[in-house]
Parts: sequence; C-alpha cells; structure tokens
Amino acid sequence: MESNAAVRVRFSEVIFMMDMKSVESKWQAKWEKSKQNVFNKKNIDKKLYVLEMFSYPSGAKLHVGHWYNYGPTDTYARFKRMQGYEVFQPMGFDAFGLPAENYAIKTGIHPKDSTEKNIATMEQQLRNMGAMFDWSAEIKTCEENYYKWTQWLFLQLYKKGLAYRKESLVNWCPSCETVLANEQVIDSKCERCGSVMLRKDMTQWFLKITDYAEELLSDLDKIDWPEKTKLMQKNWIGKSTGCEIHFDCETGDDITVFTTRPDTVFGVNYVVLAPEHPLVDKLKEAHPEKADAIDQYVRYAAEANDIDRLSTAREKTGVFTGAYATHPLTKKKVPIYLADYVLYSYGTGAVMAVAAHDERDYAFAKKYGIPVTQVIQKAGGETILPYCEDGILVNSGIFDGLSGEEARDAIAVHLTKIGKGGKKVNYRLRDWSVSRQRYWGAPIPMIHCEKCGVVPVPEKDLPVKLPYDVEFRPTGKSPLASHAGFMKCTCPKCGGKASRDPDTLDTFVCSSWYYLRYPDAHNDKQAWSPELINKMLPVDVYVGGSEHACMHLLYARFITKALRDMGYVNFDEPFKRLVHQGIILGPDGNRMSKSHGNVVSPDTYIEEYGSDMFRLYLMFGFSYTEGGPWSDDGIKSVAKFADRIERLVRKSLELSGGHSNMTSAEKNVNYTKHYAIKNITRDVEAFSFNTSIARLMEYVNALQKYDAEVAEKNVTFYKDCIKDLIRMIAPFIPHFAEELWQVYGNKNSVFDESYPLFDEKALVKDETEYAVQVNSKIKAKIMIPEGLSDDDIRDTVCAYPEIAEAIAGKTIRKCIVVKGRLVNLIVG
RNA sequence: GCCGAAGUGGUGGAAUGGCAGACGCGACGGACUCAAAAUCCGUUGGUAGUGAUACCGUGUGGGUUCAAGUCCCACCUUCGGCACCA
Repeated sequence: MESNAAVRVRFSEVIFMMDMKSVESKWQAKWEKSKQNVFNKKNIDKKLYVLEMFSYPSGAKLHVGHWYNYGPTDTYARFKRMQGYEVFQPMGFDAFGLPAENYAIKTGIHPKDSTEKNIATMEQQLRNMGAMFDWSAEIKTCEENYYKWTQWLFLQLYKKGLAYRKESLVNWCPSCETVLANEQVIDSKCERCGSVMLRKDMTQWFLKITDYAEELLSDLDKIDWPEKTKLMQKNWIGKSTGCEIHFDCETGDDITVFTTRPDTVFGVNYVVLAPEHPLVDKLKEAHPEKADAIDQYVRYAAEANDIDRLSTAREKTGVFTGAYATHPLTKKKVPIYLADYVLYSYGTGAVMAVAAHDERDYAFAKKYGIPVTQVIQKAGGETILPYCEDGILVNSGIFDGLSGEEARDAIAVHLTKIGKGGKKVNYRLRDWSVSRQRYWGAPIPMIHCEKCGVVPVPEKDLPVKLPYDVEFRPTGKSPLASHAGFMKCTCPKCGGKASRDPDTLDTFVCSSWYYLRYPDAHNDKQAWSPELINKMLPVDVYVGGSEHACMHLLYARFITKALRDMGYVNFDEPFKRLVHQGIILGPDGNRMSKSHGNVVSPDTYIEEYGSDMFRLYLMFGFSYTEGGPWSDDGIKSVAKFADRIERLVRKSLELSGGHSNMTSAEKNVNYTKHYAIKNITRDVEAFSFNTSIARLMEYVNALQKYDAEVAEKNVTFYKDCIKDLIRMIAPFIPHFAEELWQVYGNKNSVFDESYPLFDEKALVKDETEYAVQVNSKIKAKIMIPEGLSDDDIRDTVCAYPEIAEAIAGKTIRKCIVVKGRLVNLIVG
C-alpha cells in the first residue's frame, strides 16, 4: 500500500485526547479480571447464544475478514447484553487441517508446533479486539480433550448405522494426495489447492447424510436463514420426483431406470447404462463380438478426467452393446448402449433415452443413427424436436391426449399395477466421504482385524491418540500407515493381532459439532451434558461467511439431526438464525489475495486508531451483508466522530447549574435521541450497523448544536442526554465508551447498564411537514398540526396560497392523505 | 445452459409502494489564524435561469398505480451457486 506513508502523515493530525491504545488494554485487563464476559449459568433462562464461525489458525495474523466477521457481531452481542440477555459468545480454533500439514511438508515444522504457535498469536489478537469472547469456554479441535469426542461422535454414528465403509469412486486430489468430499470439489477442482481432481477407486468411510435428505430439505422452512443460503442447500440436496421403470434385459436381468418424465415413456428409443454399471460384464458375455469395443469404451470413460467428462459442450460418446431390452409397455425391443453422459452415481446409473424430448438423447441418437419417436405435442403449435417442455401425449396408446401432468401420474399408477415400476424420489445429495489420507486430523477410531473384520474402538479406550513422531511427507498413502507404533493394536473382540485405520477424519467432522461443545467445554465425562445443552442450544444467532452454505452448514444440520435421533439432544436445528457478513475486497475490487497484491492489513489502522475505531469504520463504511472494496477514506471520519463525542462529554462535565422547563431546543434534542434509539434498536437487530451509526451521528450533531446555541443550558437535562449518549455508543466502540463512562463519574461498567429505551411520546411532534401534491406533482411543503382528520388536512392544504392557485377553477376528484407524510389532490 | 442476487450523485452508501440521495467521504465558500493544520458554520444530483422557479433524474425499454428505486414483463451488465442429475 503505497498510500500508507501519506495516510500516516495526514491522519496523525487528528488529535486524540484519549490514548486509545492504553485505554483499550486497560479495559481488556479489567474486563478479564471481573470475568464480565464469562457466561453466568445462573441466568441461563435469559441466555442468548451468539456465535461466530471459529477460525482456522493460519500463520498470517487476523485479516480484515476476521475483523469484519467478529467486530460487528460483537457489537450485536454487546447490544443484546445491554438489553438484558445473558450472552454466551465463545471462540475457538478449527485447528486440524491440510494447510498446517502442507506447511510442514514445505518447511519441516511439525503441524502441532506451527498450529500451537499460530493459535497463541491469534488468541492475543482476538483478545486485543476487545470482543466479549468467553475464553473460559475456548475450544481447539486438535486437542485430545476435543478430538476424543469427535471420535466418540463417529462411534455413535457407526452404532446407528450412519457411518459405513464402502469401495467407490472418490474424488482424489493429486496435489494434496487425499480424498475430498463432493462439497469440497469446486468446478472439478480441489477446494484448497485448485488442482484438477482425479477419480479413484478406494475404500472409504462415509456418513449417511442422504438418510436425512428429506428432513434437511423440509426443515429449511423452520429456520431464519438468508433465503439465498436456503436455496443453495435446496439445490444441493436436489430433490427430484419421478418414476422408476423396469426394462427386461435379454440376459434375464432387470434394468431399472429413473426418469422425471414418465409421460415420455412411449418415446423410448434406447436404454443407456453408465460405463461403470455392474451389468456391463454380463452384456459382454452375451455379446463377445462387442467385448473389445465395450472394454475400449469403458477404459476411455474411466480415463477422462472430471473436467472433460462433465463438460456439457463435449460431444456425446457411447457404444452399442449388441444387447436389447424389452420396453415394459410396448414390448418392443430397444438397443442398450453405454455412454458416459449417464452418471453411475445418480439415480440407478441407467437411463431410458427419449430422443424426441431430451436434448442429450436427441444429440446422441442423431450421432448414432437411432430413430426418433415423437410422443409429446406442443399444445396448439408446431413441435420442433427436441421438444423438452410439457405437451399433449400422442403415439402413447391409451394415454393419448393426456397432458404431461396427467400422464405422469397415470403412467406411474399403471406401471405400479403391472409391477414394472412406480413413483420414486431421487436426491442429488451424496453420502459424505470423511476418510482423509492425511496426518493432521482426528484418527478414525476403527480397528481392522483379520478375523473379526472392522471393529470399533471401545469408548473407554478413547481417544485414539494422534502420534507426534510421524513422517508426514506424502507418499500417496496415509502417513499414519507407516507408523508402526500407531498401527499395531489388538482386536477388542478377539484379542488377536489387528491394525488401526490409518486415515483421519475430514476436518468438517470436527466443525460439525463444535457449537455443542462450547457450553460444556471442560466436561471430561461426556461430550456434553444433555440437560445443559438442551437449555443452551440452538445457537440463537450464527454469523459467518456464505461460502460454507453447502459444506459446514449442511453437515452441522445433519449431525444435529442424527444426534437428536440418538437421544443426545432434543432440538432439530443447530442454528436458529444465520447471518452472512459480506466480503471486504481489495481496494482494486478483487478478492484480497497475495497473488493480487491487494491485501489490506488491519494492523496499521489499529496501531493508528485503535481497535474500536477500526471496528466502527467497518460497521459504518459498508453494508454488513454486502461488503465491498476496501477504502480508508472514511476511517478518519469515524475517528473524528469519536473525537467530537469526547470533547462534548468533557465539556459538559464542566457545566454546573439546575434545570428549567423543556423549551423547543430541548424537545428537539430529545426527539433526535428517541428517534435514534428507536431506529438503532431495530437496525442492530437486523445487522444494519451503518444506519445505526448514522442515527448516532445525527444525535451527536443535535447535541453539539444544542451546546453551541443554547446559552442557558438546561444542565440536568443535558447531562442526562450525554449519559444516554455514552450508553448508546457503548456496543459500537466499547473501550472508548467504558472510559467515558468512568470519566463521567460512574463506578460500574457501562455494559451493566441498560440500553436506553425510546419513548413514543417524545417522538410525537406538534406539527409535521407534509408534501402536498396536485396531480401527483409536488407543489408545496406544508406544516400540519397533529390530530387532524383527513378532511381537515385537505381543507388546510387547499387554503394554502400555492395550492389554491394550482387547483383554482378545477374540481377535486380525489384526495389521498398519507398520515404524517403526504397529501395528493387529484383535480381535473 | 439452469437457478439466485444486485445495478441509485464524483464516492461509501440510505430509503414499511408515499418528499430519491439519510449519514458520511470528497469538493467548494466562509469563520478562527501572521499563516497552516485542527475545529466550527454554510453550499453541494444534473440542465437552464441573476432569481423565485422549471424541466430531467435510481442499468435499458414497456406496464400496473393517484403515486414506482421499490410491484409486473422483456432485455443488458456484474457477481454468487449449480452444471450431461435423466
């Protein structure tokens, strides 16, 4: 940032009476000592669980993103505290994971050492932020007393049948040398390092999130989350309602296909199997003359990487197997093809192809010279093939003439009757793959015994400790596999020789339940006390980035529901309300990154202005949920604002005197105050910090004007106003306000004060300015006394010279009065 | 390709269908000062006019309404998500 030097010179000219640095550290120490941010279980009936997504302990210091997440949310939490809630706002570290291990591979520094060091630095920075974090409940997921319970969670899932092992094609990142879950693959690339993913056949642990697909979808209606996020989850779950249809294969096997368009079933021209489909081998046996071609195609499909394979622009390829299937309704023979545009992992891995009414099937049929049979006609128009919309059925036997919707139902019913299929729901969501071939994670608490097979580690033997002395340089195998001391164990069932599972759990497993641990973070008998947790949860407000919409936020919902079904918790959803902060971009409008060279560090600003001013600017300069490009134009202005408050406060202290009646000057200040309180109360609740601060500024402006203009100040009134001002700014600039609160002679903490309440009566004015329109055009602004009827208001404005002139000689056809705002006279 | 969100002064951003541009930044003018900084007081959407004022203005084009930044339709641009899901 080349402007820094200039900025420094310019800004150092702002004179602070208050030395923010020492004021901040003073209050941080006092708050820590008085334990005022430690949750008091006695007040559990007034609890408010405010949670920010915990952070990954990276080597870099806190960045603007952390600040933007934690600073404003702390303001929300402090505000709620002043409203009388017992706020629980914990903080911790998502400490396992790939970056620490990759860093270790590069530098040789052990992940445990670098992680601990990073945590120490970040903890200090987080403390310096001056947020109300309850450090007594801190969690680090890499510590034994935490991952012991992560392993316990895995065992419970296993007992319940929600954790299982299977061989399957998985996403393999060649650079990170591990498997990733579908959610962690973005555009066929690794979420972390950007490498193009490969597909690999491996035996892996999976969590059965698909068992909860329907509930994860339907319960979205119950939670107060951004609609955008709910929609993303909805699409990710991808429910589609259709039909399963059985085709008899000439080998005597059944080919089941899934379709959302059973109304097109009479138009089936061929059947397609995914190249990985288990029936392929049998078809080869039945048609040895095609075996070579089939093998060649299967190999071709297997070698294509995901980017190529998933590209819609790619030309359709496939191979005829030589075999035929029998259409369940027409009894005609249709050819069976293999083609990789059919995915083995979705539905049944087989598709009925209707060339006339599906773009992909149409393109494939044209290429391979397969006939096209039209069975849907566009209602009242010419049908151009492929026609993929709904229409009227033709060439469909007894179903001719039905609409798409009628036909889908009728054909499904018919298929059920003749035993050839029926209605079926499919989800796009896949089970969550959780095995990672990496070192820095929670070991999977499973044992492989030659005699007994897979055996869970008994709960009493937890945790399965992660050894320190491990060669973590990648070999394509799990690093733990080559640690003899770790791997060697005895089978808990038969006592024979056995070995441990060498893989570790996806770190998203660790973060899928951490919010449950915070309230009972030191419990060494159980993961949590159900009695306590059922009172503390769900989290009332959860704040974090939207990039977790289909990962962490979905996993956490799943785990909560699974735990509920096992009886460990009694609520359905972990996060009642969710708020996403926006993203602060670099000054150039791009995402901040080292490669863009546009990273803005909070440190320079905090050094100059203190953490209060930095947080105040983050709240004032951006719309919270939008974010935007960084610019430091406004940071000076918020510092100036605070400076003005301080001068006002100190000056008012010097006043002495009594009080007199409220004149219009006092009434005006009072109005501005109550207007501010009313709006701040509403806006902070909505995380609309910028408008809240605007109201504070208006109030300060009003006080300053009062101070400057009124010679005989109503001192009692004025000092009360100043005291309220300090209370009002407290959640926004906590150290600063606490200091002023003491300067004003108070002994208690300002955060033990109540946030001022507004009085509707103070907001009632004697008269209000109305915009008066004639035929919807503004002609005048007129002060109208309170309490007039609509008719009186009309008469009042009509008597006004400007209005009288504008309506002279015309008749009033209509008069619209919007109370407190506007009058519209329609004349003609 | 599909789904979603957004587009407002020089600028960050405000506006339960009811006075567009709150509150700031910047700019301009003034007070204070030997001078500057800081501070304080004004002005500040555009065009025309000395002026009161008039007209035009929320991406573009239509529409609904007494009244549209806000609702509806079409389009353009940007961003986010999904992407051969049958």
